[in-house]
Amino acid sequence: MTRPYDYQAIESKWQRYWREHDTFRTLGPGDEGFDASKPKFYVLDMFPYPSGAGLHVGHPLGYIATDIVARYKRMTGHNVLHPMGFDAFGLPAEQYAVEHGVHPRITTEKNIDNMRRQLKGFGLSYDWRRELATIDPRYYRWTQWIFLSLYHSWFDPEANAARPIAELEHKLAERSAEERRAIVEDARLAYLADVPVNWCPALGTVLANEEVTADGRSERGNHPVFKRPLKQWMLRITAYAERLLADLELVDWPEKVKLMQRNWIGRSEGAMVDFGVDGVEGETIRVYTTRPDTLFGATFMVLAPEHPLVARVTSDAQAEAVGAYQREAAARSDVDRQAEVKTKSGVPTGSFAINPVNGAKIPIWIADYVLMGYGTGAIMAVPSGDQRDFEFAKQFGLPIIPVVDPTDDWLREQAADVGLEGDDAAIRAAYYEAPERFNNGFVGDGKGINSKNDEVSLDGLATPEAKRVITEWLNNKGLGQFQVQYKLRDWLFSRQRYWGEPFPMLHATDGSLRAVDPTELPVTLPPMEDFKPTAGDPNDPAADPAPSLSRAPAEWREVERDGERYVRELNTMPQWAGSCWYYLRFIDPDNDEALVDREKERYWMGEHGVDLYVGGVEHAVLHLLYARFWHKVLFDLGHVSTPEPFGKLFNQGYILAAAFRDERNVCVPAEEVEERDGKYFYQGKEVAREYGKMGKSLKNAVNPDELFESFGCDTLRLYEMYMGPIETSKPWNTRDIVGVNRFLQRVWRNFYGELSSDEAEAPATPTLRVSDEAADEALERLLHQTVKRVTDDMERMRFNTALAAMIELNNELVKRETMPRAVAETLVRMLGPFAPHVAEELWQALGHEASLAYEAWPSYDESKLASDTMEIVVQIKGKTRGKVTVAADASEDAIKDAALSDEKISKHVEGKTIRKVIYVKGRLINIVAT
RNA sequence: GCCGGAGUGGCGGAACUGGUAGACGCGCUUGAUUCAAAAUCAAGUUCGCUCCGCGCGAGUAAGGGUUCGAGUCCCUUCUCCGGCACCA
Repeated sequence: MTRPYDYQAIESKWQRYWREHDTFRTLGPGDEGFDASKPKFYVLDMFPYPSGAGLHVGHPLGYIATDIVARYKRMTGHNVLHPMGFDAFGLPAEQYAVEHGVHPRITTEKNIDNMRRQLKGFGLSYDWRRELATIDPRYYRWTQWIFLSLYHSWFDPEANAARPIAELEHKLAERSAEERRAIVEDARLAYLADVPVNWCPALGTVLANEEVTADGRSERGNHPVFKRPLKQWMLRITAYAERLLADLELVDWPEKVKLMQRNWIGRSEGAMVDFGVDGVEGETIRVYTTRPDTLFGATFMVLAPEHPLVARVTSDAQAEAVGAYQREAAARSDVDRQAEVKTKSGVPTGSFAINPVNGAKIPIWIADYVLMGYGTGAIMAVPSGDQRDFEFAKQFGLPIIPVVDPTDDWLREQAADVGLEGDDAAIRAAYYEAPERFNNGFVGDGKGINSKNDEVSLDGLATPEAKRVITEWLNNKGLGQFQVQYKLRDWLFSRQRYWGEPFPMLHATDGSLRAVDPTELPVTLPPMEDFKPTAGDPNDPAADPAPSLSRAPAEWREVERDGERYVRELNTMPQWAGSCWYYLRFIDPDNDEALVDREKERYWMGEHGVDLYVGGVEHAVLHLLYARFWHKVLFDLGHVSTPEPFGKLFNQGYILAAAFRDERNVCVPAEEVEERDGKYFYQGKEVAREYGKMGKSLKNAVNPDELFESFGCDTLRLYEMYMGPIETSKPWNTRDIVGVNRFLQRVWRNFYGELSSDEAEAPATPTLRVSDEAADEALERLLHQTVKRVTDDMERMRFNTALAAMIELNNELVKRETMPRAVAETLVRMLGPFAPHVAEELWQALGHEASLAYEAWPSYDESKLASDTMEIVVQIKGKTRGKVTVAADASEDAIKDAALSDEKISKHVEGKTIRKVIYVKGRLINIVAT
């Protein structure tokens, strides 16, 4: 009797079974029946943002991979924590709600429902009881609680760690109340500051840099965006720069991501140097440089236009020009400034600085190529040693003094570039005499020249040595000191939007701040009919921002505490806030006493935190850096037990798909494009094909629902894993799905036999083609080899090759009348993590009552991998000329003899002398004969 | 510009530490089954030459090197993808 592979019935049956039996409920410390003796494994997906469009086949790639890992780890005796939730605050949800005229809570919850339904369709083994959403007040209560912890902490440089602010207050007990307050407010990890932000009056909100287009307009709506200082909440992530950098050593992450974080943190070593100002007694301008060895070549100084000393040092004659330049610079966005890197602009202030190493009077300029936000906002300009300074000097005719001797190669290259001829000596002389004739400054390392005063000489010293010598000299003279600098800036943490976590902060009428008491959390979002940001005059950069919450009901905005009247903070937190700590909440999602129970946290975070964290590289810097920062603060304050949250990170690749553009370069729906003779047509017109990340913008998304319909979810899971390694991006090709579907069909037929057309109508009690006989030696060997291959691939997360191995085993079984039971059971166990529905069905058919989910992963026997003969490849001088079959224990000499007595081999060796024989054990023998 | 990563059949991709290049799948070709088709099964499928003996030669972006032996290691060049971009 036969039985067809009815994937739809099987899949809904087992999804119901898992739900009804709570198969994937995860027990932890404190739960009844929890087995603490088993090792833990915490495998986590980056939780999704529930968009209105739903899932396409590109989204679940990582989820399928982690599901396979989770299921595999359960079968290898681990307690597995594998949860899922939703990151649901933020601009897209708010914007979607505005467009549809519905409250974001309603649209967001609808989107979550839809996405949960789609995710469940993939048969993912999440413990859905732990589901969380960042918009849930029971969740964001603790997001606010962490914010309060940040606010109530300071970074103690001596301990290199966060400490409760009370400790600092205690330390400062002897200072005056006023002083103490100033120091404390300046030290908090969360603080208010006036910072330049992207202010979009039309949208009534500040925007993140990613939300501003290249021409300085808002991505949504194309409105003007202005740089404007606004009072904003900031988080002092810079205090953690060194630890965020150093602790990258502790984690098993892709090098690429570590590198991106290192670059973002941007550590550099150099020196702070104080320059005097000519004619102004006691005034100094401090600069940061990574090349103190080039100090003798500093021929001018540049201040950022916003530098506080600009007004002080500007001469009357230059006041007008300087003021105009400052206004111009202020009006330009960062993007504008960057777009004009090619040409330098700037104006002299009319005053001069004194170079501390040689007393030279050098002009002070202001120019926007110097950024206020980095270093001290002022630089010493060494045109001979810095490309930007070189270009600026050439443009404004400022002197260039070589202070590092360039190499001959560099000089020749530069000379050729400007058409200068002559021998090396002549070129060098020309460079010394007039470096401005060249196109570039020499920015490399070399021996110092023109660099000495009465006390110190760098001439002849190699760059690293010269840096050391001059820094020491500056230090001794009190003119400067060694300094480490970071590119990382503090984190701008407030938005003028509605759909985010409210800050648990109150403003008193005198301007002072009061934190909401933790027992009063959460501060819930007020219900509001009109939650839209207030639009101002789009072209008026001075329009005041009015956060949505400024229109909240007065009873929400205004509060009284201890007889004092306060107004709530009206900004909300950015979207990143909720995702900074959700991995902790999954451990203990229902806890109303703490963000996470300590014992549970210690068990599930273990030594290395989350054991496997899978998501896209697009979060390489922001989310992962922010989350690490919060985690370190929580670690310092004793709330978590590991220094790093994510022990192992894995980036899945993108699924690409063909996209098509018409002659206007507009994308057309890919599914309506027809192919004819290798050309592509949309509505009769030829369109051009390209490949890109699957999604809305390229109109090339493939909806999984139809594929469930025609192949089933097990097939879809298999296909996504079989396409290639999960970490690489690869093109989707619906045509190829039949391959893995055929595989599942063949597995099925190996159990239930061939389906002939007339029998299809009459599926009585099916019989299995499973025998109780032992496998023959060859099959036994193949089985053990397959288990080894698949097991190794599971550990490496190479699911494509794991499947290939199973396909090979199954193809061998196709040739046989019946399957030995041991082989059938092993195959089903291995298939379980990949195609769980069909595997459960077959497992049941084999007579098992319990779910396959917690069955043991098959093991292999090392001694059964090899046969008693082996095939040795014979090479002559590295070229394969044949192979010989010998006993598995044959000696090298025996193999050599066997090879040489082979007819084909002896023909090649005839008349030659054997110089050397290389034997690679069990693989090949290479005979070198000439 | 700087810093990463990658280039293997018609296509997706195998080849863990240098050891038979192209596993597995798609597609394609031929055959079996069928009235026919689908499905299934079997055989074949890197390219060239071929006295058709899978015999010879070439071949992993291009060129060079190390080695008995290189897709894998080293140097040069090209192409593509990603990140950063006046960070002093």
